[in-house]
Amino acid sequence: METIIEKLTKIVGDAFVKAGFDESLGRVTLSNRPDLCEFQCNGAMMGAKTYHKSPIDIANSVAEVLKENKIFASVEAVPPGFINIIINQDFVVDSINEIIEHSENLIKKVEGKPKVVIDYGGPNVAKPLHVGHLRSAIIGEAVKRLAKVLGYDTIGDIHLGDWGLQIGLIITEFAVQNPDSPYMKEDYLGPYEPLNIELSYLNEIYPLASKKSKEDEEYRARAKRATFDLQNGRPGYIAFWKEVMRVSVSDLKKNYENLGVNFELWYGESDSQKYIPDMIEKFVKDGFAHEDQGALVIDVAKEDDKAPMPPVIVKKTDGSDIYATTDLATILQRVKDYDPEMILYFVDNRQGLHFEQVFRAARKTGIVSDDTLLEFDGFGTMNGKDGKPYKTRDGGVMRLSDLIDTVVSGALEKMKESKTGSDLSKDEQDEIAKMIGIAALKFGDLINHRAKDYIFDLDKFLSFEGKTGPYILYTMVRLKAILRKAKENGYVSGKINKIYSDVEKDIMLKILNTSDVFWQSFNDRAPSIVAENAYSIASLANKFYYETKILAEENEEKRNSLLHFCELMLKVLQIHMDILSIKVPEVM
RNA sequence: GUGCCUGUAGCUCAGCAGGAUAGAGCAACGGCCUUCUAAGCCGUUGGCCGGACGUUCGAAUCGUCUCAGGCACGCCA
Repeated sequence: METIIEKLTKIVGDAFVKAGFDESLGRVTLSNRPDLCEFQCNGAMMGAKTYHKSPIDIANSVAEVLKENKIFASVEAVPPGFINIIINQDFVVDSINEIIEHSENLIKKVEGKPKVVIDYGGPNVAKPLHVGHLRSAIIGEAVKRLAKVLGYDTIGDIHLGDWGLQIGLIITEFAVQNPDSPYMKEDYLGPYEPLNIELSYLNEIYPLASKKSKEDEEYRARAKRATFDLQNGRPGYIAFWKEVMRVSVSDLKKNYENLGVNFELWYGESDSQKYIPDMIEKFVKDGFAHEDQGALVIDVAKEDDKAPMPPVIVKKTDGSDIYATTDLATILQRVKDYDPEMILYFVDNRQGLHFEQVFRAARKTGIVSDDTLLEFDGFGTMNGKDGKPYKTRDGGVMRLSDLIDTVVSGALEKMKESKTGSDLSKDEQDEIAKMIGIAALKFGDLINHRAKDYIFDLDKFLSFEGKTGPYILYTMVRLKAILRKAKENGYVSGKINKIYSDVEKDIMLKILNTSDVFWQSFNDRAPSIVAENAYSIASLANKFYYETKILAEENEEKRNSLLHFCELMLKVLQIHMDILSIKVPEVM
């Protein structure tokens, strides 16, 4: 199966060959001047130097060859050497119908279902999700779904922060507050009575412990010691940690589910623990790791490094593991379990150096072969209007659940204003408001390019107009309404038999270009490209909706063709929304 | 200090495997609801693409320098 761009590139490439030039010059792109043509090829200008001919001469000779092919309605060489192409409408309609009949041909798939592990989310247990967690979760989820659509076997791993100093801090504070708890007794080996801790309690003691450790040297040493003991299997701590995990994970699951984010694996740093001792031993035995200032490190600097590259610490001076250790062991585990073609990390940009170090260490020590791509896909920070990392008015970080509540109640208000869904039950209205609010939130985030910082503007998320999630939902809801009424009237959608308007043609060309857009989006690991494409299709669909009478169309053949076209647009938009993991209501 | 990222319309951002007249959304102004949902559609206003030099037939896009902002730089994750 070939996309339309590929088909045209091949035809134009052949024409270049026939005219006596290199095939590679025949690259065709969508036109950047839709007023002049649909597709363009700039190869003549690129070839001018190698062939010592003027670009327009080359373009002319290629255009002459192309004119013989009847799939083109017009081929024109224009100065300085553009080849402007308009294709035959029948060819567009045929291509569209082929996609309808063989929907698997809409998107070009990768061969062989290669495995991709996607590491995203990365929340710490015992800490509530805040707005900063939004990006990793929904960008990672979108790239994962995109990869799946493109034919990859995808595995999403949340990679919980559940094994570091933060747990030691919680243990320490708990011990301070509950000195007599059997969980905290060193010589007590169990059994343990269930500990009914509340999430709110955990959310309370963590910041407290964190604060204390910064102010109190001794407290910090105690927390480090607790971390070490946990990592070395002290029974009471392990039992306590399991309780913390149970409470924390069930809350995280609920939160992520709300956002439409689903992980295949709920592994954490702790799950790599079983690989760590052997891994470290091997590092030492093979001479990769050595002691430095009391810590065990691996040198990863290279001669051609522009910047100083510090070594990776795999054992701290106190003997406990650090995130580099668990990250390395996690790579080991993933290679062992899945042997993936690539492992992608959707993590805050600020961790770039850390991952560069870890990747180098993984390669150097042979944990991962050159066949597996390790890639750090950093995302930008969510800033407030002042350009600084987003904070609430009182200086704290806004909780994700609060943000969701705000956006959803905004959507509900908007629904009341526009009197939509007033005939529905309260529950149904709430359900729709939730979809709209979350769509606004997710789309508003996803439309921003992954790697860039962006300004978090609550008002923008609440506007629901223009380039927003609700705009796209609204477009789809209107299309659904037409199709629903058509069904009520007993109309059936027929074959798309011709193009009735310019908008239709523009939309069809866009639909035929979907595969290329998706691939570009995946190759850049940038869901914003999918979001942008969804918007531009929706925008055209709204124009079409405004200009075209469908249900009132008296010519049955035309009406049925238009109906089928509505189904197609809806379907293509739905694919986009599925990738972005945004739910679409029936009415709004 | 060194390295990385970012400077495009009043605001928020696309465009950056070089291409023809730099695009959206918001805001402002003006039109369009007896006809499939006006969360919509159409139009107007708005730009020395941070600056300089260079490569090129051609630069927002590539290179060098420079200014401004952000981030990172061994025992937190």
